[in-house]
Amino acid sequence: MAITLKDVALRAGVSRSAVSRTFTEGASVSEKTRKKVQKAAAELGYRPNALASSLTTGRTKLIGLVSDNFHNPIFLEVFDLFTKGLQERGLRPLLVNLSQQKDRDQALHLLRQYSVDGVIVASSTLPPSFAKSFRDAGVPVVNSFGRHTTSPDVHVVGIDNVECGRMAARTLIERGYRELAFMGGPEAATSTQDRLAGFREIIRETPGVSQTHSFAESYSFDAGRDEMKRLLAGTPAQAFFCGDDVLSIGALSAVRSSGLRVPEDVALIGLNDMEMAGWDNIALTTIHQPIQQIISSSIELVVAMLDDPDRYPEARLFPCHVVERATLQPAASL
Amino acid sequence: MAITLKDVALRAGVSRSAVSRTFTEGASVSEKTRKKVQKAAAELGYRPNALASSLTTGRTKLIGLVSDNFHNPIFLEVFDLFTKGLQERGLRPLLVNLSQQKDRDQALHLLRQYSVDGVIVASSTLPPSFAKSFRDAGVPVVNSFGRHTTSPDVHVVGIDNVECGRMAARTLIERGYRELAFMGGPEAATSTQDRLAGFREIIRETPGVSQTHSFAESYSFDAGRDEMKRLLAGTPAQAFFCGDDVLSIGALSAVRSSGLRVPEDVALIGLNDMEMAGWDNIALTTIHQPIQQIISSSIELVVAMLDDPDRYPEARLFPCHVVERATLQPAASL
DNA sequence: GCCCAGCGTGCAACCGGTTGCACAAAATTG
DNA sequence: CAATTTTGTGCAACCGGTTGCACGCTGGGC
Repeated sequence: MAITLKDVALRAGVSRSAVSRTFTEGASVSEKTRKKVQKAAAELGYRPNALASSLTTGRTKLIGLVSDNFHNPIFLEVFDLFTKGLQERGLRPLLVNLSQQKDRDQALHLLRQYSVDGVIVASSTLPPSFAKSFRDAGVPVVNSFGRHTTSPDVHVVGIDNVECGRMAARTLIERGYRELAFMGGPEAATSTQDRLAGFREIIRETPGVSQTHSFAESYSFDAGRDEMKRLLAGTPAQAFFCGDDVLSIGALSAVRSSGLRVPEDVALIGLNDMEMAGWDNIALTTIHQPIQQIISSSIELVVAMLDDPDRYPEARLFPCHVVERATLQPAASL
Repeated sequence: MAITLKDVALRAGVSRSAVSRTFTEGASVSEKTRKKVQKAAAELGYRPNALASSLTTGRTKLIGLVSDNFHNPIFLEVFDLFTKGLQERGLRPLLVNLSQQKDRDQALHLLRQYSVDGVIVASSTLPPSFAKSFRDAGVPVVNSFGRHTTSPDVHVVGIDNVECGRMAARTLIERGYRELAFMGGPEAATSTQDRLAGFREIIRETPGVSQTHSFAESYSFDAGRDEMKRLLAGTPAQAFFCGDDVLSIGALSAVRSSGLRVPEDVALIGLNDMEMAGWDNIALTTIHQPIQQIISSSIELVVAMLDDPDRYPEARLFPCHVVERATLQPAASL
């Protein structure tokens, strides 16, 4: 059995309270007993049981990290940054993989049973209502990469997807492309809808530019490749805005293996600027999403909510920008 | 405040014990009271506090999932499979990112403070002594993707890296290559050492075949590309066995952008068979590592250890096989 | 109608900590 | 040096559950 308070108290010749206090920040203990206790604790290898103390303090330092996309490599970067950032602040991520619908219904109960101090929903595909259910249950929640609305129910940190859609359209139009297409991620995802909306908005107000759109089944390589294959069987547009980098890379692969050239025959712009987009053999022109900022801001926000759970919900949006690589014709070629 | 046992007991008109027993498998409660309790619990939205019960039962259903590689996309697949598999068994993964040395020293304490029921160390680069420290502290541990030794201190699930090295060498030799090279991951990683050992063993016993080797700094795209660039500045070998797929893909990128052709000028074989290796624009010939089997076996093992923490340590090794794609000359061309 | 087995229940102690409160010891003040 | 404040400590109750034990009740066998 593990070493407990009592063991240390006994060895140090003090009460259990004294031991507890030596291990609590700001509690009143004399230097003398603190030393005694620390000595005894060190000899026994004592560590306070975080779970037991959570019972009285009401704090577990556990943060639920919920995601539903374990097939998009950008999420490895996301997990890396989240886990590092949380760890630095003494918080522990309890990971929840929502691969199935039924997991989704369970997630709230599960995280409540473990009394997590807060939850980060890292997904651009889960509906806002999902994040809201945590808030309704009184669990501090931040929806990272979520939808920005004018009257948010929960804290949202991410980008303005509508604006990204506009940016993509403007960029393609500037380069001289006139037959544009949007190849989105899952149709139901808010990120897909918003990106499409912004994209179409610009095209509608630009004479002489046409637009089509379609959707891939998920944010994954295979879905992107399959969807592009399907499009190539007909008459594809000149230039595509793909809902996401991994989708773009799948599409890129389909275009190249069909014998067409990128960007000469088909041009592509992605969104995210994941590590891989910069790889020499991919060289995807894409819209950079500042995931570092999004994640550190999300963490700051969830930390702030630990002290003030009823903090008024806010949306934090970070600007994106185009990263020029090799899948669009240079502007000069106009 | 959340609903507790007491609230439910009060409402159902029974003792707290009765409520507790209704929610414990196999406890003795009459059908009548169980119904009453369930009704009251449903009305109040009661969920037992998993952490509180862990105090007496000694079980948290928390499993530490420790890794140090958040830059190799294969680990996204690994996390996906682990989280799904653990969730299916009612276990929750507490994720630990060992990006820094100091995290490593803390990890054991941290996971003990949270009384995890077991730990999975998912890494081929952490030293065996790391996993052993958990065992020494009485925490059930499985080292997935770890080194297989003849006298293991802890449970190891993975592949025989030495045999993979042999397999790579045999494959390259069969294809007619004579100037072989090993481009490993971090030199200190046991997986690197073992793969090299097997590789050299076969070459030593095959007359007329030469061998060189070098190491990339980490298992990552950039490290692979940089190392291959360095090699291309000199006189590169005909055929490379790269320590890992992501390394191979980096190397592939360096070869192609230097103007050389794959496999005509430089041939490559990787290891892992990650999703990306099969992408059309990569098409890496590689040795398949059965990660699904490794992970589900790791989970089974950690589950088995919950009941029998002193289970005698075993090594579970799964066979690998070559997956033919486009980075080696076909055997027929001999 | 009596005896005993067995089931179901509640009491109370316990898991490993925290914390309000009362009180003793030490430090400060005049 | 007495009076007063400050500081430190231990007691005991509590957090939200679990569980050994004793006891009451029911039902079956004779």
